[in-house]
Amino acid sequence: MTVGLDCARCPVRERAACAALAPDERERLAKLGHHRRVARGETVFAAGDSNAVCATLTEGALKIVRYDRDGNERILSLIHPAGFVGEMFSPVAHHDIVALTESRLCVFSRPQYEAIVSDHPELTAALLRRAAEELLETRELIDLAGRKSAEARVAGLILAFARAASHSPCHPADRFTLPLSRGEMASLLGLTIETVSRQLGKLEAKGLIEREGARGLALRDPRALEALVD
Amino acid sequence: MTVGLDCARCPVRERAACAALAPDERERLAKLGHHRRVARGETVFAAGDSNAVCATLTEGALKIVRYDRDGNERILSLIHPAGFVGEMFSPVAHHDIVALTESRLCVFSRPQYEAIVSDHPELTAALLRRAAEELLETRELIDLAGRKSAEARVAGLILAFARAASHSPCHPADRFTLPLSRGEMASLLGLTIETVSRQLGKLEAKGLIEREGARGLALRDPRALEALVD
DNA sequence: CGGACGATTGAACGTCATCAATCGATGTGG
DNA sequence: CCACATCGATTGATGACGTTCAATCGTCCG
Repeated sequence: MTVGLDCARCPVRERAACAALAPDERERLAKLGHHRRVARGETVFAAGDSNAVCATLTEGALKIVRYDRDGNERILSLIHPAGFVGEMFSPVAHHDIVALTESRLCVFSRPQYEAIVSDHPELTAALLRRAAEELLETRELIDLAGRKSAEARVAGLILAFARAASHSPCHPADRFTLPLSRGEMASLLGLTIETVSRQLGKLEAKGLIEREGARGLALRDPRALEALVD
Repeated sequence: MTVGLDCARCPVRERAACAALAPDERERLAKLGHHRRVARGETVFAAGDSNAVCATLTEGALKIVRYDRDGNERILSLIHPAGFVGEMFSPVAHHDIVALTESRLCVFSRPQYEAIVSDHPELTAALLRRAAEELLETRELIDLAGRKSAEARVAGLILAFARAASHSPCHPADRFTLPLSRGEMASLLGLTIETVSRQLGKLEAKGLIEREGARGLALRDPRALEALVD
């Protein structure tokens, strides 16, 4: 399902890379792209594809994944709204990109996008900025997944989600829904589903969190959680 | 120890980001920077620094690290020659950058470097390309450190080093010296020193590798190693 | 209501971390 | 030149922690 672009109503029009463009130039870009809606679980781009497209995520969330030979998926990164996906310097895509929830993207053909980029240094700079942020986040993930105890990993992931859910930059949300299934959390942290489930149970028993169904979560003692992360 | 720059003798003059500049513009940039030599183990930039500099690595190797409250270091990334370090979009540095071996860098003040960047879109594009490569490498690391068995992680790391040591792109070197200590390998893989040591011993007992002193390594059966990685 | 899927819980096992001793290489001082 | 200190690497013994296998529960949809 694809339709034309309407930047005026775009929820990330101020934060995405294209915000760097002047309005008339953004119009020119918009004419080249189209909107695409993807369902939860749908593969947006696949590894091995000729990699002729790139996109900005406007709503929802994506995961960048790799599958080992047994078919187990390993999550390499999460993409949030305003994030940019597509390997601009690689002839074929290295990884699969899958929708975590129902999502919307602005999709562009790569050659056309590159043409605009090379005409507009401010867009290049915006993409560089996005890449730098992405790099920092990915290193955070390495740090998180490298903690020794399962408890520290799960606590850290909960806090990361709480911060992402809160729109105020510093204070974490005290009540939110987990964007990931247990299996996805396990894949992100290098644990098993069972261990994640057990650690959540333990944190709840300690009174640090409260589970509300499978996806809902409330923070009861954020400071104690932080202390667990190290 | 710092001296002026001499791009004509720079070993990475064709691959580093500054290669994107025209010769006369590169001269202008060179006048603003200086060369710095750092010893093994020396901290090049420290987390919390006001982050007023950035640099291109010309020789040697660096690690980007974070320390937990017990003082244990966690390696977040490795930097190879032609790599660029410095967070251009952050007022203070997030991570420490430490020399793995004796290294040489071209150091620039960030405001001056940014001025050149904003004048030269081709330099911005080169930095974007570097960031994209860095991102791919970091995701490789996540994948590697996320494997379930210690054996798969160590085997994967050995192969990664063998590929990096070989200048021919596809075939791994069959004999090289490890750029990391046991402790650094452990930190990279989320294991302990002892486990890394034991896994190396086991791989040697299986006839897949041969150790030559603490740092030397010869691949006896690369294909069997690949099979272990999954 | 029944089926499917994700989440939870339990029990047993195995792997890796931990603690500790030894080895080996390197470098310094007597 | 050798004794000794130092640091990294190796090896061993032990136990904790997370995985694995399996059963059950709960929720969502047909």
